[in-house]
Amino acid sequence: MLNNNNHEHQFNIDKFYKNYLKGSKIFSNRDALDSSYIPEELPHRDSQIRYIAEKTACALLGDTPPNFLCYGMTGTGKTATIRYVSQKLAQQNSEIKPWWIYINCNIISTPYRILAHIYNTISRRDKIPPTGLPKDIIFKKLLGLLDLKVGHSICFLVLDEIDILVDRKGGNEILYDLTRLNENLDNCKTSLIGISNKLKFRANLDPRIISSLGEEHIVFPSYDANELRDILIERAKIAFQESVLKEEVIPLCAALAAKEHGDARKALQLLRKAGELAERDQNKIVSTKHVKKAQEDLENDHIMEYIKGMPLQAQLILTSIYLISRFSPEHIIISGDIYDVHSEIRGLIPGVRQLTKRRISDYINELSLAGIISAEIKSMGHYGRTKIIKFDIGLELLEKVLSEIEKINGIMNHKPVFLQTDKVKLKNNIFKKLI
DNA sequence: TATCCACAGGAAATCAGGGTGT
DNA sequence: ACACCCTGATTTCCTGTGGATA
Repeated sequence: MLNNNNHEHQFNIDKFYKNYLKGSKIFSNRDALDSSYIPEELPHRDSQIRYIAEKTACALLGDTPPNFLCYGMTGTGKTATIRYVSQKLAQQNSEIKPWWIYINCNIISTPYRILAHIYNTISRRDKIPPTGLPKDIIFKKLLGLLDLKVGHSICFLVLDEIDILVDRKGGNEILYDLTRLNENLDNCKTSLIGISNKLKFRANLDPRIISSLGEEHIVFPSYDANELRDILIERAKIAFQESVLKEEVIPLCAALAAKEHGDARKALQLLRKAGELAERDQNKIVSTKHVKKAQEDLENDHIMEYIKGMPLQAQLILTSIYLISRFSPEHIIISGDIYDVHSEIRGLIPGVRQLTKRRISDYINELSLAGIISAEIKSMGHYGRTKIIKFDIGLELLEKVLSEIEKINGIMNHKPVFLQTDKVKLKNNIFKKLI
């Protein structure tokens, strides 16, 4: 992110490009810090690599590998390990070259799209359109294609973030269909590999699926600080120029990420961001100062990105909450008021429709789940039950993001009429005593 | 102690918008 | 043109509920 400091001299674009073309003094290959990068070695994942290799090896001989699940928190190397093993498997000198189809259920999130994605990755020519066809037709087409194209080989279907799929409607059905693919195939065989962040997601799983998918599983434990350090050292060798990292930089990144359940992705992001900050400041060395700054920035970046990516209605709910916290007599934020303020301000923006209380309740939950606000249900006796809402992020940050959203910028200072009614003032006074 | 408010939140239905093949 | 498909957002309908008040 660029800083928009007005006091700075004018941006010298020629100089910028000149410098840019000289190449980075910090990085040599910053992609190595990307979480999608697959390194030569995966430190501290031996037993997992071995497990997966053992499960999948029979594909080389044309046998059907068992379905299995991988559990572990974010950034424990689940995806990387699978990619790593699949890469190695492909390099083996075997008649049979298995297919690997990778599906992130968070992005390819509906039954239709999963089937279509599988079909389209295999088929070079006729693609299935992004929408329009009945599912069972696609399913039949897919069966035909698998037998034809994959032939007597094996097709691995890797379902990343499978827990999200299960929670959605239709998720169980599509999983069940996928587990039953083999029964309808003559030549080729398929194998499912599920990846989940939640250990107990099997609770929502259809029992029929558990029997074929959930019996075998492997857990990816979180990394501790030492392990993270090893990972970072390996990557840093590739990513950075010689001796640009101060000695304490990597241990600090590792320690910070270890605090967050040992998230390797986070550790890599920290290191990368620290490098970028050093680069931007024209420093030749990355120091702990940059790491600390990186941590702040990273957090804020995530929140900003998240809020900017929310649907407009969700942004308006957030704005409503902001306006209440700013203008309500006692600064008490409750769900009922959010509804009324939202009704008021949505009228200020063309094309935004009125929402029900039910819907707004859902949005409040989403914001709370995202860690932007926290909401506590409280009973006020005769004044009913409501949620008391507080912000979990800094107000400055919030103001900054909201004002950067074009449609919302204009209403940032709108003092809601609703909040000035006697009814609200009275209620606020009573609530103040109750809390 | 019964009452009753102002919501919470589950389930199912509906709507609109993107498509299809015939 | 027509009948039908899938999806995501939202509405409708609904039952549940903690605790201050009468």
